[in-house]
Amino acid sequence: MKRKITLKQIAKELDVSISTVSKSLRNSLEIGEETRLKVQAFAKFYNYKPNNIALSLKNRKTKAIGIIIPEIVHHFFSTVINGVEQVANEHGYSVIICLSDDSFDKEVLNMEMLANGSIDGFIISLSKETQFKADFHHITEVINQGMPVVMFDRVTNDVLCDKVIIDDQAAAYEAVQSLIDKGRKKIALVTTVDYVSVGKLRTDGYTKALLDNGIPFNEDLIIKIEDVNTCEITISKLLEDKAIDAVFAVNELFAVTIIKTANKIGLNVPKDLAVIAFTDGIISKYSTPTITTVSQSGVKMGNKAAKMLIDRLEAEDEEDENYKTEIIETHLIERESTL
Amino acid sequence: MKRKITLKQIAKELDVSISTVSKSLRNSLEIGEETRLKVQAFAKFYNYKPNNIALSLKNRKTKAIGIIIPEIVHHFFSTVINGVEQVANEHGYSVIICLSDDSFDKEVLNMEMLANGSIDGFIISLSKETQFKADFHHITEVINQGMPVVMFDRVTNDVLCDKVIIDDQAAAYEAVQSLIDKGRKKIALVTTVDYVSVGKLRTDGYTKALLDNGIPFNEDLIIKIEDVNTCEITISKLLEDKAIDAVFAVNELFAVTIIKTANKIGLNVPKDLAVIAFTDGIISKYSTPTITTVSQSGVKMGNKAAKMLIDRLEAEDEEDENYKTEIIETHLIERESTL
DNA sequence: CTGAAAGCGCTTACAG
DNA sequence: CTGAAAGCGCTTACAG
Repeated sequence: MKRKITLKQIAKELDVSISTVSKSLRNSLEIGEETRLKVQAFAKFYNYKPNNIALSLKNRKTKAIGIIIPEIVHHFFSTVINGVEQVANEHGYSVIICLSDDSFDKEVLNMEMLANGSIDGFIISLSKETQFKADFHHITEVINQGMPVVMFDRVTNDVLCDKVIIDDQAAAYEAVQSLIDKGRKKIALVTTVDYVSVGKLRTDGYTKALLDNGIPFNEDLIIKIEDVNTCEITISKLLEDKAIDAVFAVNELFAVTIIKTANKIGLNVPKDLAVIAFTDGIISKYSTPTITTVSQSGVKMGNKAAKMLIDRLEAEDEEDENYKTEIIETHLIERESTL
Repeated sequence: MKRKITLKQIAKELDVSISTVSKSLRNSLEIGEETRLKVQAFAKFYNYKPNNIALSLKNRKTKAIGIIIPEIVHHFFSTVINGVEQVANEHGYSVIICLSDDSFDKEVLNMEMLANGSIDGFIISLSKETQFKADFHHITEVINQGMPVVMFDRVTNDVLCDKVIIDDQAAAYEAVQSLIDKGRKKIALVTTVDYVSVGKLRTDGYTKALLDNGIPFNEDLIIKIEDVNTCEITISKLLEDKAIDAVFAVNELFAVTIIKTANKIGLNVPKDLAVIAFTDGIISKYSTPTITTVSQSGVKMGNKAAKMLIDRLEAEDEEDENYKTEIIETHLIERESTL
């Protein structure tokens, strides 16, 4: 086993100074051609690669970006990571991923760890608990230390920084409008608990679409689900008692559960009940029937977030407080559940 | 904006030496109590946190482990990451995730990048292309430099290192046996192209189960799929021409595609056709009918892999070449597709 | 053209 | 009890 070779060893081996080796390898014209080539050949032979850690310390930047997400076993977040990776790699950045598991404490811990020099900037989507507590001191602190942060999807107005989101309200509006256009009259909403930022916005879009079309808003048609695994009764009650003809679900897990429940009580989707879901993922594509969804491109979000972060990292004047919020386009993917 | 504070600044501020500050913060009894407490109070007030990069350089270890996977938008790999994260965090390690996108070049690039000092050890699942080329020099090189590597799931016998796998062959055998036990006679296999290591092993298990039960092995009942999106014709041909009554699919994407195709040509699953799949994921749970699967716990694999890596990293005698291969238990999750 | 020195932020063996 | 020095692996302004 041969440990990785260092400049020092090369210098010793070749009987020159460390500076000379360093400069030679960076192809500095300061060094005579003969020496330069000799050093380069030697380094190549021994497969010399500069130590990232030493470079980071020296340059005071790591060329790494940290991304903190609530949950990796979520198609949407995985695609965002893919998007971040793409542009990060293009720009020579590596990506460090940490998971908050939707826990405030883990989110804080991970941020603190990464903030201590490991990365140059953050991309983050807030954990549920953080949104619930509305405590963002760990984020503002990092920003105050001069480390740029880009938030995506689950963001908050309480922190000033770059953000990338979709227009949740407009997208929800469009989805509900499409149901109305298909002649559906009694449209239920199945959503998350209130403190999840995107849930609230989607509810607003739903409400607005109804009102704009002169459909009475009915509180009873809105169901807030805490845990997908224990919601079947609630859902079957909604389906049986309210005589609805369409459901707008804020995610595909809710949607598929609704479809399965509907089937059980003898309702046909889409004939008796149209179902539309937010967030296009793997389930919608492979469910039977396949589910019409609002597609929010995680890849595009990731691309954009990474781009914004890197732009800021590489900006000349560091102190530009001109924060932007980018909106990613969504579109409706029509499938069998709303035929 | 106040940049992160350093030992140097604290020393200057308090008019003591850097050594004194460092020792005080590490609570060394070498330092007088008064000074120690003063320094600690000051550091706490300014929220001092040591710089990870500097520590890494000094200690020549990073307390970070790198994980390289082919694809993150795969439920299985996501769960492995979760498993790795869990035990890594418990032991104070952070996790750096890189994606190979099933490309050899990206895998090599990512390994080289991480190997240059960014991490203490690797957890890796080989990319398809790497398995196809059977070129593992980048891995052996890293190992030769003294950096421990743990391979999981998609492994190779050509590299000596710790590994964690499931017994693909035995699990496949069990799955096929369960079909036979249910009275199925003509069982097809839908698998991947040959160079994917797990695909081959699962095929072996399939074959063995047939032979052990006196069922003739028929080459024509094995289909190798390169791309899920263009395989419908191949599958419907298999279903129509071969009069099979069961299919063993090596992953759930294949399984759900088979079910959908079967439905189209008027076959009922499970009545006319039983379907069983390898790799329990989100699709199997939400498909209609739900799919019976061989569950390979990604979380357990990740736990185990991380444990093995960390054990090696923290072992006293560095040069223990006693590599182990751990086998993770699988079990059958019976669902509707084989009722 | 080459090299000694300082420094990135830390720790620790050694002197005083 | 405190601090100067050396060192982790690198780069670069400066001297010669």
